[in-house]
Amino acid sequence: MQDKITQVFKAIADPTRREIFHALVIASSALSITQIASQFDMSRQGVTKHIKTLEGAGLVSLDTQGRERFCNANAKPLKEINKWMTFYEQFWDDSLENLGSYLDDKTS
Amino acid sequence: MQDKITQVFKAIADPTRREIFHALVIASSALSITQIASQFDMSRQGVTKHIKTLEGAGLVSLDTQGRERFCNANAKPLKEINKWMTFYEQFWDDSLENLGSYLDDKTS
DNA sequence: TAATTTAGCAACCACAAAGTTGCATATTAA
DNA sequence: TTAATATGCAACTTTGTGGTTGCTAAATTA
Repeated sequence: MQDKITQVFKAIADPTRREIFHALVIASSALSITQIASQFDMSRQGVTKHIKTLEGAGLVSLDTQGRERFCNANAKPLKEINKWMTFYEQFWDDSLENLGSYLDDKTS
Repeated sequence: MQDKITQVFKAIADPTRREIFHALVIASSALSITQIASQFDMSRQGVTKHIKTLEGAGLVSLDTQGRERFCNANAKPLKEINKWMTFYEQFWDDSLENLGSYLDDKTS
């Protein structure tokens, strides 16, 4: 479908998914779909859909045990976003820095 | 509508908007809507919509001069995303670190 | 074996989003 | 003043998204 970083961006762009992801990260052990759904005001299938999106982005891994599927958070894909942002860090303290460095280059 | 960080996340979650944003960041001066549109295989109105989304997220500021509207990139809102991610940095080198630190707490 | 629990799949709904075209309007240039 | 340029606004289409309900199937418990 779309490229990897876009999948990660879209996955965390939804507030509900950020909440689910956060719940999984701070959980002391893997949570089943039903366990997650019980923490949110949403149907189990709604949670399943979000989990699928998170899984597609690599932010959640599934582990089937019997009839249950346990979800684990995996923060690694966030590294890609961090990497994407490093380029823009140089600009975020001064919105005119791009022009500034451009002029610097011309005068040096 | 939605909270600020969600707006920023959604704004940069779209590949086309990331491209537009990047073009504005590296531009040596502000670009008009038409100038931006000429760089993309998209109608001017399509670009206008994206610019509005970026503006809503604070990633672009507009400066009207005569009949033209010049766009400037502003990377500052990305700081919020960076801040959001700092919490998860501790987990992204080992997906089991959450469990690990949990166990550490219990045994110390 | 029968009942319960966990979950997937499919269909559906409402709305948002990405993009288009057409038209009106204001500014600038000829 | 007429023509050209830059833009906004509105309407529309298509596709994606967040969420639901209903049903089926597999695994567990009684």
